[in-house]
Amino acid sequence: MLDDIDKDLLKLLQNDSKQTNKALSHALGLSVTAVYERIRKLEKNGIISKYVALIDKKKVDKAFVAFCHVKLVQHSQDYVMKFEREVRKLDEVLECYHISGDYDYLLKVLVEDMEAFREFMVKKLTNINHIGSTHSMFMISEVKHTTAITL
Amino acid sequence: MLDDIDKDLLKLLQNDSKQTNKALSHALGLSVTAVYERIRKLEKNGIISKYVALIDKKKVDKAFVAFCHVKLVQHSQDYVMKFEREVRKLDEVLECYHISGDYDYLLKVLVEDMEAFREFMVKKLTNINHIGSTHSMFMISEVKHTTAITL
DNA sequence: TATGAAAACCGGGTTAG
DNA sequence: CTAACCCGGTTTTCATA
Repeated sequence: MLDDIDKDLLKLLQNDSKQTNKALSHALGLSVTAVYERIRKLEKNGIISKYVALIDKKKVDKAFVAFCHVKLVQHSQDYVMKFEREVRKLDEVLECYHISGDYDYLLKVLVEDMEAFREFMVKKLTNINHIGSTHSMFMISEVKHTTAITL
Repeated sequence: MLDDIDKDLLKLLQNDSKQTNKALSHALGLSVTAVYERIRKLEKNGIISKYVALIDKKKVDKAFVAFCHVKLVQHSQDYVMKFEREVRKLDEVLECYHISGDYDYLLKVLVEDMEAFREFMVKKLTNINHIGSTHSMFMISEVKHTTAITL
């Protein structure tokens, strides 16, 4: 489905989506039209899902990252769906995964500082019903963070 | 530093960076030039760090997500720096955080399937010296995943 | 507000599997 | 035959001073 040129193209676009087709065509050794059509195809079949601006969390005072394990008291369809619906609404939660292991969910939470995290836990997260227990870990430093998938 | 218009602008760009300045100006009730200059400023002072294409991991057969806790045998400057340097090189590791708690690091690993994860653990991760123990959890489903920080 | 660049799109011609 | 590419050209749109 994806040939080597597509993979190179995706690598370039995952690192900088503001490059012109001309620059891409040069980097890939293709014509501008060919690049244009490959991108269009990648967009159409949903391989490229969106184009976004990434912002530096330190610059906007949202550098406190917490990882929060959550266990539900019960795993009925109702409780699970309600929890997932509510958690999706929380702006502080950037990521939420249903995972294997001792806990049911792993959340990545982004806030200003520990005080804001406390507020988040008390007023928002544990306000969702049916949460049995939670366990939080805090980021000391970010060693690596990329959105680029290597193909 | 950021006024409400900047925040609205960043929200729009974090969701779709391919919008034209004209569309943004319309959404914000500003002139095209004003939008243009605000964006330029946000780029220049590093609040917008980059523009990227996001790709659908399911469409490229990289839908197996593992979270991997890692503990080092020892925490000397040397060992820590070496581990962090090595882990940054691993394509499968999208994110790596030094965290508080029982383990030292939390890694988000993206591979094709469980077999590829096994390969990754045996041939790559545990090949880094000084790793004491690891504990892995696997994603069952992705409830939420966004790159957009709410301001 | 003006201009130069680039994207978007099209038809047609070419090659390769 | 089909797919991918290239070329040239038009129109529209945008970034930018």
